[in-house]
Amino acid sequence: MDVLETRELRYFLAVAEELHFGRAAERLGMAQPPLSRAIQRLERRLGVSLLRRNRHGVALTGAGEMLLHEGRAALDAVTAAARRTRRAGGADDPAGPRNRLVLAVKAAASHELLHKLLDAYAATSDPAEIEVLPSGTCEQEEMLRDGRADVALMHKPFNSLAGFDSQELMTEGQIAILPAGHPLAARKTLTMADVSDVPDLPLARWSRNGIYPPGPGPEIHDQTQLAQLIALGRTVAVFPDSARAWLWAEHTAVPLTDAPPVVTHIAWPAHSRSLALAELVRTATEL
Amino acid sequence: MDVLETRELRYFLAVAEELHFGRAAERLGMAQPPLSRAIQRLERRLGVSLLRRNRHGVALTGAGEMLLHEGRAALDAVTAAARRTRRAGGADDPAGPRNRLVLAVKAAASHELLHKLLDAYAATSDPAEIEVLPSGTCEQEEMLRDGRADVALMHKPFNSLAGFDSQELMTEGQIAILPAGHPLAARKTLTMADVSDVPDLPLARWSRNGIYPPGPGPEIHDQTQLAQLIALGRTVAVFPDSARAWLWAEHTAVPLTDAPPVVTHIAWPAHSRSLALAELVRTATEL
DNA sequence: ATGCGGTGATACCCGTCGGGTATCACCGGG
DNA sequence: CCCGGTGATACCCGACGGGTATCACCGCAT
Repeated sequence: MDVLETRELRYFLAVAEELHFGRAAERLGMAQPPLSRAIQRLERRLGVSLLRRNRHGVALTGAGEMLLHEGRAALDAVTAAARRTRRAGGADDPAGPRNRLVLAVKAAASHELLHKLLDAYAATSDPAEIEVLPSGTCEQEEMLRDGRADVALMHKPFNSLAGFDSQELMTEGQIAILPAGHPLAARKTLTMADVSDVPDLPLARWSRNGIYPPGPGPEIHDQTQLAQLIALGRTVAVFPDSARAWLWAEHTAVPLTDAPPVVTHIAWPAHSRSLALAELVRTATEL
Repeated sequence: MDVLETRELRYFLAVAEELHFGRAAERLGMAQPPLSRAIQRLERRLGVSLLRRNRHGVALTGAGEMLLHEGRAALDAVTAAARRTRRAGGADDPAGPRNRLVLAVKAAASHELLHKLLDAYAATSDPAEIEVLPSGTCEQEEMLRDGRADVALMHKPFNSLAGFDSQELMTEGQIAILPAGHPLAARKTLTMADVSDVPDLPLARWSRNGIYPPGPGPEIHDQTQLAQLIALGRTVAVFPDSARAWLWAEHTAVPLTDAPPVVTHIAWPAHSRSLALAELVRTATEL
């Protein structure tokens, strides 16, 4: 029934993403003909056509679209299984399952919360070793899904918690971070409209998986770089309250009245069954 | 990095479940030696030992335990991808993605709700074809996970919603279903203690994936059979309110004051992106 | 002690299939 | 009309998945 090998999945995903057999084959480190045959065989075995071969490139059929989405999730699950198994390999002595947990956190947020969490957890009895894995913007979901991480601190509404179990940890408002000298910095509060409408201070744009949203503001991929640009009076940024921790003297933080509150969750794959993870979550909720 | 083929996963899961190479090989329809080699190769490739070979059978190592759990989920995801792709195959014309949704429902519950839902959905514009898939006790989760179903009606607290997106639809109390002539049937209300303590009416035990919980009551796998045994004065059962719909004349329903309320949800895999599904969910929440 | 049944591992063989190279068939554009 | 670029086909080879026969090991019963 499930005659679908992960190699075939990898091949199909490459083709479906490139929409080009040659480039896909190159990306896979193989020649184009075997790739074509593999896809054909896959289509024959599934009994559906996945690609519509036109002159000039390839298009996905409905079934292909489906396999693209479902296959990505499936392949993530497989690589997660392999990764987690490998990681569990060190603890071979059955006496003490010396667990290690990988915790993914967005680099630019939650210093305090993270600190408190790690300290509190380290103080529990028989804590596992926690490896903190800094992750880019909104990359935590992917890391949980493909097994690079076991648990993550995520921020609603920026992260989607779909498919994960999670516990709410903290809610905070958002602030605008402005150059200290700017007229708006004198205000007690601001609205989103206030900060998105300033011609001389276009909102910074964060990279999300290497792609930047459209807009006039500078492209940012690094918090220090952002801080600098703000200090230079070139841009303004919106951050959760806890960002006050890393403000410079040249920065001014002004609360935003109508920005959506940011809720920090601790999240993990729904099927996890690790004792160490449960203990970490328990610790986190009791902070 | 993810050198882990689904064939190997199937092989390992068979061995890990049987804890016996011979039986596992038989179950897989192959000979034992190639199975042994495949597992060895898998262990070498992952760089961890998965099984501890003792005289008399086999035991799982920590890594093996991990691969058993994660691998099950991964294999489910793969078969789900294959199944959903196959199912999406019929709708090849790009004009109208003639979607079909498979809805898993526990056979013995929610007649009314299901009816209303199907009627309301059929009345929407351009409804997809809905295939209703009766599922055994608590089998819906599995069916969503391995792609046999796209969406399910699930009942908290019997089903776990972990890993799915869901919407609450309805909450109901529970009732005890008793033989009409029994002394307890005259009471206005009952407690769980009342019905679990009656020596002449042991609580029925439902099969859950072919396994029955321990206890003195009769083993039930069919609602008609249960109804008959109650009518004969041999057992008592606890059901959600909506079960009143199928009571016999020889049955009496008595509300339970302290039974946990049953919440019916509509649930679907968190990564689903189907328009038809979204529309069905919208319809359901507006009932 | 010794042979027996039952475990998983090894040795060897074969057919299939995954992959490579060379080439074809098709089509749009200069 | 030919050229560049697409994916498909033809053919070949080596690797590997799978089968049979057998071994090595161990507990147990005689």
